[in-house]
Formats: sequence, structure tokens, C-alpha cells
Amino acid sequence: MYTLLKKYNCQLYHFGDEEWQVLEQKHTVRLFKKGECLINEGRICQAVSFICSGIFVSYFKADKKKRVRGFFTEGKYISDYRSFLTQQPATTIVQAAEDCEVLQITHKHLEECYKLDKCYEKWGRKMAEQSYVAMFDRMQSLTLLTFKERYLLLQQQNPAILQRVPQYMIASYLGITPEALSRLRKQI
Amino acid sequence: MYTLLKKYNCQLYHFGDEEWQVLEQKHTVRLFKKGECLINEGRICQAVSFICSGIFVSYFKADKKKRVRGFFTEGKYISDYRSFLTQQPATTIVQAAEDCEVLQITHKHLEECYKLDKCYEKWGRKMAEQSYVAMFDRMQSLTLLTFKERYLLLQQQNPAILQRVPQYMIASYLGITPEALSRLRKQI
DNA sequence: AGCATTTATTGATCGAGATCAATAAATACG
DNA sequence: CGTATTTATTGATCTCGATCAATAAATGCT
Repeated sequence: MYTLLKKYNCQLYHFGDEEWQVLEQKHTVRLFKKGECLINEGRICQAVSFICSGIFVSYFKADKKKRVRGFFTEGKYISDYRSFLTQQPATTIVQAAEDCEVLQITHKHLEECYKLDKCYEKWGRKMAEQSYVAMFDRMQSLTLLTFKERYLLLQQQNPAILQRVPQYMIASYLGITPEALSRLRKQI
Repeated sequence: MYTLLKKYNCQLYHFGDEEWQVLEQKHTVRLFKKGECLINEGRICQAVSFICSGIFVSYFKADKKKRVRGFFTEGKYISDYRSFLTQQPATTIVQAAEDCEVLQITHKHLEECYKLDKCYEKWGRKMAEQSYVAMFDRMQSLTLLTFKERYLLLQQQNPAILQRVPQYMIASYLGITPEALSRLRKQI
């Protein structure tokens, strides 16, 4: 369970063994049943969670409408990173779309690491930079691509997602109605 | 000219005087005439530029169509941060929409600072985190808001922009045609 | 297995914004 | 200045996705 965590993080920053032990021990296991929420709108996000198994859906809820922001699977961290960084209330909801296992590290524990040594600071920077790049790519695809292009991109970059979550969530992620997606798929 | 730079950066991380001097000295002045490009698509972005005066427009260019990504004015850093971080070719263009003065720090100089002391590492993290939050907010507005709401938001958060760049750029930023924006404005 | 609920498909109509075209207003500049 | 070019407005038509409605398929549950 910790193998994947170590692999991911040591790829981000090449920790020495003792350095890594410290960070690893700050992570604690939590389980989520399908449908449970890891993060709820309005509450401050106090931890980032590394997904060991399962899949989470994150969405905005605006006047009765949900808008899916993304899907997050094994081998990635998930959080309301904006809320986590600014310590302001979350604007997103993160819900388990399958039973999930995660390894959490809290904001407090992370700050302790930052104080401890430069290496954690560097790792934290890499995390933020990587998150920026992912968010930039999402922004770019929202700006430049048509719905159809966005669907084809998802199919190409993450085909497994299409199998693991209902189609209406995919539609919402793409920014269209389930009806429109159904027609789009027929046309391909 | 360096006053604004110092204010901005010391707000991000509370540097001591000597610490700040080091970072400040890595910044060099550059001037851009209206119409000149600070960053060009396809080239690797080697510096981030703090804007002392003027305004830049950043856009994507996809098959003959430009799509404006944002406007950047005095008191902020501008770059193709994705290209800067990953050292891959830039996907955006950054062009001076007025005569501009900037203070640039190169990737190489920044890496030197990171090696030098933890404080720069922490500052770099804050920069990345802040950039993430800004990008997240843009993503959220692209996901949740209508064109009209996006226009009103811009008007409210940055009314000066509306005066400083042509309307067709605003339209592109909002994701609509100039004709549509003209009609939208009449309606308000 | 069999019923209930959720999810996906198909059809018909509607509307916001795109596109094309023409004109008007603003700005650049010799 | 006045002319040229860029930018903004207005009108007419078209298109893609939204919406509403009904049915079909898939999934959950005892």
C-alpha cells in the first residue's frame, strides 16, 4: 500500500531513505465506501489524500446543478487543493465513485515537515508546480477544444475512466448534457 | 521600479534584507514596445517577468484563431509558467498591449537561488501555490459561469482592463465573438 | 429471479451564440 | 488635418447543444 506512495513521491523528489520515512509516517490510512465524501463544500480541506485504490469524482455544486471537475484514480493525490492551500472553505465536493483506500497527510503535518528540512520544502514546491501544470492543461482544453475534441482526448488519455464512471458524469465533465454525449458517441 | 517588486515578493515570503538583495539582483530590466512579444509559441520560456508598467495579453494560437487566455498588468509576474517549469516549448504567446517595463529572472538564476537557501525554496513554493490558485479560479469560472456572468465578473474584479485593451480581445477571453459581446453589452 | 430505481437512448422543439455581410465609429499616421 | 486602417455595431440566417418528454437498457436489491 505504501509502495505506490513511495514510488510517486520519490519520483517527484529523490528523497533519501530516512527523509522518506519521516514523510511516510505522517500519512494515515482511511477508507471510503462508494458514495462517501472525502471533501465537502464549505468545510476547510485539512488534508491531501493519496489514492491507493478506487476512484473519486470531484464536482462543483451550483444552484442544484452539479458540474464535474475531474476524476481521480490510484496513484494520484486528491484534495480541494485551493482550500488546503488558502485554508478557506472548499468550493468542491469529492466523492468516492467506488470503494476507496487513501493515505492522508494533514496540513499541520505538512507544515511540520516544511519546518524540518529543505527537502520537504522542495517536494512541496514540486507538488504545487505539478498541480499548476495539470490545472493549466485543463484550462487550455476548456479554452481551445470543442466538446467532441475533449471527449476524444479523454478517451485517448484515460480510457479506463469511461468504463468506471456513469456516462452522465463524463458528460458533465465535458460540459454537455447526457443526451448530447449519447449523440456524440453514436456519431463516432 | 524595484519597490513594487520587493513589496510583492516580501508579501509572498517575508525575506530578510540580505536574502532579498540576492533575489533582487538576479532580476534584470527589459523594455517592450507595444506589439512586441515577451514569449513566443514553440520556444522554451526561460524567465519569469515581473510587470512594472504596461499590460500584456496572453493567448493561444490554434489554426489561425487566437484565443485570449488572460491579461496581465503592473504588479504581477507573467510567463508561460508551464513552459518555464517543464522546460518544454511554450504553448502560449505573450504580447505587449502597451509599452511595458519588466524585471526578469531566468530559470537558471532561480535554480541557483533554490540551491543557495531554503528561503528561496519556500518562496518558490508560494509562487507555484499562488499560481495554482489563480489557475484554479480561472478553471472554475470557465466551468461554472455563463459568458454574461464572466463579463460581469471581469467588470467587477478588474474594470481597468476593459479600458486598456480592445473589445475583441475581451470577447476572446470570455469565449465569444466580438459581435456577441457587443450585443451582451447593449443588453446590460 | 423479479421488481424498482438508476442510467442511457431517441425524438421534437427551442434558443444563444456563430457566421456572414454591411456600415459606423474610432484610431493611426503621413 | 484628412485619409487609411482598425475596431465596434447592427442585421439576417444558421447551427449545435439545451430542454422536455418518452422509452429502453442496465443495475441494485430482497
